[in-house]
Formats: sequence, C-alpha cells, structure tokens
Amino acid sequence: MWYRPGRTRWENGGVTSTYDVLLGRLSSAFDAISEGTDPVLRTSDRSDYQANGVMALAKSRGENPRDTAQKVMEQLDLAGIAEVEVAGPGFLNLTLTTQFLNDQLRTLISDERLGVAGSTGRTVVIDYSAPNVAKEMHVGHLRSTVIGDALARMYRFRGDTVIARNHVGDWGTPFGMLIEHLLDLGEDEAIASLSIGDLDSFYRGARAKFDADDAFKERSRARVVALQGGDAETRRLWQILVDESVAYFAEVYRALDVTLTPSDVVGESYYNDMLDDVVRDLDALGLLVESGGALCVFPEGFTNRDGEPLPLIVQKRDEGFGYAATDLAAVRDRVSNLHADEILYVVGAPQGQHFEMVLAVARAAGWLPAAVRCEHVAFGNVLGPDRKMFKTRSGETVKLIGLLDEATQRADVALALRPSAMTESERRHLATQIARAAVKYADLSTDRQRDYVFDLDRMIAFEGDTGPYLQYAHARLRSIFRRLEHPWDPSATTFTLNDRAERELALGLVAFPEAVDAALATLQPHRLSGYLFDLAQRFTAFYEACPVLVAPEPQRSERLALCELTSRTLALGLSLLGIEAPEQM
RNA sequence: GCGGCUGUAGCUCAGCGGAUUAGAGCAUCGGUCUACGGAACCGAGGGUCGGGGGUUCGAAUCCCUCCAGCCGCACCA
Repeated sequence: MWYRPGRTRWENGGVTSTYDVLLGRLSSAFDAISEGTDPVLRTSDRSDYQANGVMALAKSRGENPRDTAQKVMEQLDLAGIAEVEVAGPGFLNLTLTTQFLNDQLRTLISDERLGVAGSTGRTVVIDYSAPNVAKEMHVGHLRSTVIGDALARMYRFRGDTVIARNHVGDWGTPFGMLIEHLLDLGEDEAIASLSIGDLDSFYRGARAKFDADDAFKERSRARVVALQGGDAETRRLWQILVDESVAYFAEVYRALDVTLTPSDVVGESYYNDMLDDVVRDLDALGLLVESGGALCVFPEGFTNRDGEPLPLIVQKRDEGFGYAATDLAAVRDRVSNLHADEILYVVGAPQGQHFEMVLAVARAAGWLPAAVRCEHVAFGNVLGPDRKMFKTRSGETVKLIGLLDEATQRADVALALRPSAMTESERRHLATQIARAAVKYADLSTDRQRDYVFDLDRMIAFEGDTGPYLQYAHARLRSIFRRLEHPWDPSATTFTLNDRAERELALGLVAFPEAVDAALATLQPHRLSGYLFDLAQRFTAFYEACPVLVAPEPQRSERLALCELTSRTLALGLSLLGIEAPEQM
C-alpha cells in the first residue's frame, strides 16, 4: 500500500491495466447501488487487492457494512478475474485468478509500454533547475534539477509535450559588478576562468572588490544602468557571462544525466520586454496599488506579521522590477504563447507563499484560466549530517559537480575491489552510472516535500533501498539472458505461477501502471521509487526460490518470461526517474 | 504574532481521500552456500505513530489544543 494511483485514467490502445480492470468491474457494482461511489481499491497484504468502499457506502446508507458488502457482491461480476470474499467488518478481498494473471502478463510481454496508458498529448511546461549565471551549481540546485527531470521524463513517456524551462538567474544588480570584474580580468582571462567551471571564485572576486572598493562599486552601479539601458557593449559583455555559464551548466547536466539543454534556458532577462505590459495591464484591471512608493497588488487572504495586507511588489520604488513581475510575465507567456495545459514550478518549499501570491494575482487578472493546472512542486532542503543546511566543513556551499565526483570516486573504489574483466575506462563509466543512480535515487525515494539528510555512504551502498541495489537487481537479470544459448520467444509463454514466489513477482509486475499513474497524479516520484524497490525485492526472493535456467520446460520458459518482464520493468521504471540500468556491474 | 512544513522502531524513512495484526531499509542477533552474480536470501528482537482532548462501531490518518524543530512574512531573486 505504498503507492496509490490517481483517479484519472488514460487510454492505451486496448491494453487495460490490472488495476483498471478491477476498478471498472467494482465501479459498476458500486454504481448499481449508489451512483458514483468510489470502491477505494488498493493493493493489500491480506489478499491481492482490497476494496474498502463498502464501509463508507454502508455508513451513508445506515446499513450494516457486511449487508452492504453482500449487495455489492450480488452486483459484482469478476468471473474469471478474481475470487472475492467479504472480510472483517466489510472489506472485499480480491484474489486474482491464475488465468487472469496469465492473460495480463501475456499482454505486458507484447506491450512496449508495459501497461502504462498514454495521454492525449497535452502541453506541459516544467520550470526546473534554475541556477544563477556566474554562480556555481550547488546542492541547492540538486532537488529541483533531479525532481524536475524525473517529472519531465514521466510526462514525456505518457505522451505529453514537455516544454522544459530553465529559469536561470541572468539579470539584476549583481551583473554590474560581474561585468566590471570581467573587464578587470580581461575578456580572455575571464572566459578562461569561467570555462574551467570555477564560477564561485569569479563571483567571490567580484563581490570582494564590490565590498572593499568604492570606485569599483561606483563603476558597477553605472554598469547596471548601462545594462538596463541596453548599451550594446555592456550587453555583449553580459552575453559572455551568460554563454559561458550556460555552457558550464550543460556540463553539469551531462554529468548528472539530466535532459536539460542550452535551448531550455529561458532566463529572467527573456521577460524584460514584457514587464511594462504586466504593470500596464494590472493597472488597467484596477489591481495595482501604490504603497510606500512601490506598485503592488494585494491579493486577498495574505497578511504580513502585523496582520496588514501583504503586497506582491510588481515594481519597486526605484522603478526596477522585482521577481514577481518576471514570474507574472512568465505565466502569461506560458499560457498564451506556449499554450500550456499545465505548468509546474519545481521550486523549493520556502517560496510557497510567493507562488501562491503570484498565481492568485495571475488568476485575478485572468491570465491563468481555471482549465490550466498550475502547481508549485515544492521540495524540502538537503541537510547535512548535523541536520542543518548541507554545507562543507568550512561552511561553504557544496558544489554539485564535486558531489558527483566524490560519489563516482567511491563507486570506482568499490568496483576496483571486485574481480572483473572490465577495462579501466569501462569501470570508470560504470562508476559514474552508479554514482548518478545513488544520488538521484536518494533524492527521488523520499517524499519531496520533506527535508532529507544527505548521507553518501548510505545512498551509494549496494544494500538496502538504494539506486545501486536496483541497478544490481537489473544486472543480475541481464546476466541470465547472456547465458541463453538459443533464441527464445517469450510470446508463447503460459504462466501457471505454481510457486508462491512466482505469483508474488507476477503481482508486482502487473502493478507497474498503477505506480507510474500514482507518481504522475501526485507529482511524487517516490511513489515510483517505492514500487521499483518492492519489485526488486520480489524478484530477489523469486530468484532465490526458483531456479531459472536449470528448470525443466515449460517451467524454464515461464520463469525466463518473468525475468524478462522484470528486467524491462526495472529498466523502464528507472529510466523514468532518470536513472540508467547498466547491463553488467 | 500570522502562515506553511515536519515530529512513526536505535538511525534513515514509507504509510496519512479512517478500516482487518502499524511497514521497509540500515544497524543488532540468529540462520541459509555444490543451481542462473552471496554486492544475495530467510528469520528474530525492537514502536503507548511528539503530548492531551474530540468525532467515529473503528484514528498514525480527520478536527481542536499544547510542545519541539525548520522555513516564510514589502522592494535580493
């Protein structure tokens, strides 16, 4: 019961998932008694599935739940699909028939999507990662990047058009000092410094001069004015900073195996030309109020610490625009130009109130139709061992690339200790795959809303609920197939599932669509992670109990088919999380 | 002060549109090795689900309250 599907269902060319078959039959029976009753179907540890909807139904009708259960049973047609019995106070426990499981498994074997339904092709804008130009990517960017990318992959797999938007911080007052610093270093020197990925020291260099040198500070201020005024030379220098940074981000994304590309970068500056319109249109709508010299909107229901209405500051006293203006412009752009059906912001939880306000204003202004789903996919912090924000010993932010390097190093050391025919470069490559899996899985396997403690030792372990464990399970499966000497056709398989471990594995396989649906419906990748770990455990239990290659036919073929499906499910599931499944480890 | 999030086994975490005996991983202890990868598997101990009230036939789950921690709360994004 660690995953629960959403309620929205999609079509998949005639393939109906096990969950949907059961839900359909149950819904008909419940509807016959009271239209629209949810059967509350879920997986069960008492039987294969259980339906708890009888309890609520009985309550609303003032009946004894067991009597209601009987009435549902009379309407319920699950012939050939499942045995049903009323249990406890009125639960319906469902046990799938072997025949039905066999049918479902055979369907999965011939279905590339492994039973996951596709969508009608909606347009989904996912705003994620968002590093800052001329600043290092650090652990603070990890979650947005990893979670956003996993969601992007899941949506794409479902058949939606994903428009990734990397809302990089490429504008604002710091650029005055950054450009002046660039000039001080000389362009070639500056580019060299930026391109080796040492963005932090570049930024710190600029900052130090800004704080210590009044003349530099003055130049910086003038430079900001020139930048905002559109001065061509200043603009060119700014572009150098942007280009070099974006190239560096691309390296980090490649190291992380994240699908973002430079063409997904649509930074804050992109919206500059739209900001005047935002102000003008808000004013025309009568939503704009001047307060303390700033132009604000006061959405209903927000108050500050003194209980007074809380403003969303659109234009500052100095006539500069705040990020609220940019975010509002972005919403408009995404709705009217990108034609988004859905917009997701994968941004840290602390910005919750800001997004609530922005969206409230956008809705009030009519820029965000009710039909467009718009969600803040919030996530908690990455904590260090001391349960405080993850920092280095010396209190500095932890570079993302450094984190990956360390993880790779550890994986490589662990691999080197084992006898293997791998070349050093093969081993090195494998180590990067394991390291990525470790870091990403750790992030994607807990409820995103919570903070989590970053513990490299735990996440890179091959034991337990880790990415490497799942990769290992997959690699073991692949090794079975490498030993196969003759061509083998899984489509002819008949599943008898005589061994308990075979049946448990089959039940896991058949539940894959539920897990993907649940992850998408709730925007919680950990639903899928939890499913995959459970499946891997079912597989290893099966693998211990049931010899495959040495089993007599037709058992051998059946078990091979189960292995085949498990292998494909693990690989596909991991790929939806952005995690690779190597053939060998 | 207002708002949000969090508090479940020694540790890290699932479960929280109420429902049959509260789950997992790690750690600990005890087992399994002449089968396809032991980086594995099986088993055991370990929890008054932060405290207290309430609703309910039934609450980790819903409501109220208190405690503890983290994070927001007007011109930095």
